[in-house]
Amino acid sequence: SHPLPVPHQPFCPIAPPGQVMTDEQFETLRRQISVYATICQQLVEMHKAIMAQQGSASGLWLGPSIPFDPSLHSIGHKLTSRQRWTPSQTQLQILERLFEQETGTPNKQRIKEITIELSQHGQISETNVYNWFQNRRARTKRKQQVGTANNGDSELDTDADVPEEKRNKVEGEFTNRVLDA
Amino acid sequence: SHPLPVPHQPFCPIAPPGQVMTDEQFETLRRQISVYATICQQLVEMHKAIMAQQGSASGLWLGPSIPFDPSLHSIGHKLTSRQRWTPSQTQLQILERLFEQETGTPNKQRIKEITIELSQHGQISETNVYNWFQNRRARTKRKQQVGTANNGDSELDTDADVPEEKRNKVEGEFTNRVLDA
DNA sequence: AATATATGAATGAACG
DNA sequence: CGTTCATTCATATATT
Repeated sequence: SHPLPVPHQPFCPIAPPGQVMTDEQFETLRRQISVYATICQQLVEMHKAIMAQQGSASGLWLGPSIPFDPSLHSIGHKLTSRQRWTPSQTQLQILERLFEQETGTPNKQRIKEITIELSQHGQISETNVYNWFQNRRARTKRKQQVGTANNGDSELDTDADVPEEKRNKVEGEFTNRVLDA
Repeated sequence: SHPLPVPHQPFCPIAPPGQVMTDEQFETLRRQISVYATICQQLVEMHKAIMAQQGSASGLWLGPSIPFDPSLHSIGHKLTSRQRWTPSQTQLQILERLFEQETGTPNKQRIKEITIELSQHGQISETNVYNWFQNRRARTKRKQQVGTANNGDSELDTDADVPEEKRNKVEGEFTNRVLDA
């Protein structure tokens, strides 16, 4: 991925002055900025590398010949990060309890109910609840797998694991399944 | 030696998600984004210049662009992982565009065509295309459902939705590391 | 600070 | 098609 193609694409759905932005618009904006931040970082790194290897070769290019507005320093990547939901102690307890009781992932309606109940103990959304159950289940399962079949192979990934014999069906399904003509 | 002071300071007066921005905050935001745009441009220009002058000097460092083409994304890195398809930036753009145009899920023939076109921008199969449309549609739909039957509690969507612009994350593995430097 | 881990969220693929 | 699973990404937190 060529880092240089600066996305000078037009801004996203941004609300006209005088109006409010939706959360979605805000999120889009945030990501847009994030992209710029990333590109800048990459370019800077690249530049450093070049300068380093170029070293004392040429006395040119010392320092930035491009004037930078001091105001730049006020930008940050705080904006590029969004805080994620964190269950409160109480919520977590309830969730854990439900996880044992419920059989499988709660359906939509159940999620709604749970969300309502949990919302009395802190900020929460249906999505949060849904994700929590999904993750909880997936990770429980994975841990069990790992417990039985162990390979002396540990990468850097924290929770990634190699399923190895799982992916048996790949192509072909598609054709048979839907597009068969 | 450190030519570009990329700011990493906390961001400013931005309204917390769920709240509205004032015109002033909006202005500030826009100004800051514009700054990023400028920085990117300058960096790109600087990089080009360096490459140009260095290119004639030493035969090394050819290519101002470290092989980072979007289409090649996710292929050569960890050979052991990366089992599932991931659309390249280009592919994603095309898909999004098609999603708006096409009415409903493309039929078999259409899928074939699309696949062929997209294959020029990276590894892809008909199954991938099919799945993508299915998911895209399903998630869009669900989002709308939730959006209407919602009593303003918080944004909720069960299986996640994607504001499309979302995939704006710049491709490249060192992105994350760099961002933290 | 740098690295490791826990975990919320995103998303390709599969299932009924 | 609507749901659910499996995997990966990204960030908050913990540890050294």
